Amino acid sequence: MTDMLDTAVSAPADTETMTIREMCDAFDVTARTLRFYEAKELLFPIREGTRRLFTRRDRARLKLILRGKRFGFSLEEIRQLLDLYYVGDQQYTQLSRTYEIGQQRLAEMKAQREELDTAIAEFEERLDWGRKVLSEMKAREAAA
Amino acid sequence: MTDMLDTAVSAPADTETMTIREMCDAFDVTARTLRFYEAKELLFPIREGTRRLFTRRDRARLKLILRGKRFGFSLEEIRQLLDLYYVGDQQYTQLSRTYEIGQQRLAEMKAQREELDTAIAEFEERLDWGRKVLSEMKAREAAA
DNA sequence: CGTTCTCTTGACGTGAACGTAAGGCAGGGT
DNA sequence: ACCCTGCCTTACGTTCACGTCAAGAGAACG
Repeated sequence: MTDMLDTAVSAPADTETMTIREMCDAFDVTARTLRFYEAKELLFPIREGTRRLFTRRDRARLKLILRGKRFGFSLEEIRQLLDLYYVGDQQYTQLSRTYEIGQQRLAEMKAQREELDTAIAEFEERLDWGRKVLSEMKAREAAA
Repeated sequence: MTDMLDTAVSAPADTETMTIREMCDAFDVTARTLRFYEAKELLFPIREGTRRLFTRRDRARLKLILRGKRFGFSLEEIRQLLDLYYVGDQQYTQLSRTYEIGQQRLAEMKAQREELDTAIAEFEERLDWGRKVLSEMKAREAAA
C-alpha cells in the first residue's frame, strides 16, 4: 500500500508540486484518470506551459475522491463534497446550502455504516455456516 | 421506507410467489431491472407459462443485491456472494473456492468499515468548522 | 542535429447497468 | 368479436467512468 499522506509520497520533499507521472505512481491511477478528473473539475493542477503540476491541494482532493468512490459515491456527488471541503470566497447562502448538503451526506454515511455493520455480521455468520458445510464434506470424503 | 422483510410485503400472506409488478412496488425497482438481474443470473423466478413468479428466495437475494450495490460492489461480485449464500449441490473444490472469495470479501468489507469510520470522523470535523465559519459570517453580517 | 521520452489534446471505443421503444401473446371485461 | 391491460422478448440507446489510439509539442540525451 502506498502512503498517501501529503508529504510522504515518492517525490522529493522539497517538491511542492508533482508531475502527472509522480501522481500516478503515488496514488495508483492512470494519467487518463487524472486528466478526466480535471475535466470534471475535481482537480485543478496548475499549468507550467502545457503541463500539469499537481499541488498539495490536488493530492488531498484526490485522496478524498478515491475514498468516496470506494463508498459508492458518483464523481458528481464527490465533487459536491469536495466543494464543502475546499470553501473559497463563496456567498453565505451558497455556503449554507453546501453545509446542509453536507449534513445530509453525513447522515447517509452513518446509515451506510449501520447497514455495513449488519451486513458484516450476517456475512460472518454465513461464512461460519459455510465452513461447517465444508468440513462435513471433507469428513464424508475421508470416510469413503 | 418499504418493509423488505420476506413476509411483510404488500402481497397477501398466502401468496408464496409475487408477480413482477408486486416486486417492483415492494423493492422500488423497475421491471427492467428485475429481468436484467434474471438475465445476469442473480435471480431465478419460476415461470408460469411465460410469466415470472418471484419466490421467497428471490426476495432474499434481491435484498442482498440492493444492499451490495450500496456498498459499491459490482453485480458480478454480488453474484459470487449470492452463490455463497445459496449453495446448491456444488463440488467441494468449487464451494471451497467460493468460501475463500467470501473470506476475502469479508476482509474488504471490514477495511471499508474502518475507512468509513475515519471518513465520518473527518467529515464531522469539517462540518463543525463549516458551522463555525457560517456563524462568523452571520455575525459580521449583523454588525454591518 | 536527430532520436527518444514524456506529456499534451482530441476523438473514438468499451463495459457495466440499466432505459426505452417496438411489436407480440394471453387473459379479462363489455 | 373487440379492445384494453399486463407481461413478454428483441434490440437499440444512454450514462458513467474511464481505456485506447492518433498526432503533435517540448525537453533531454547522445
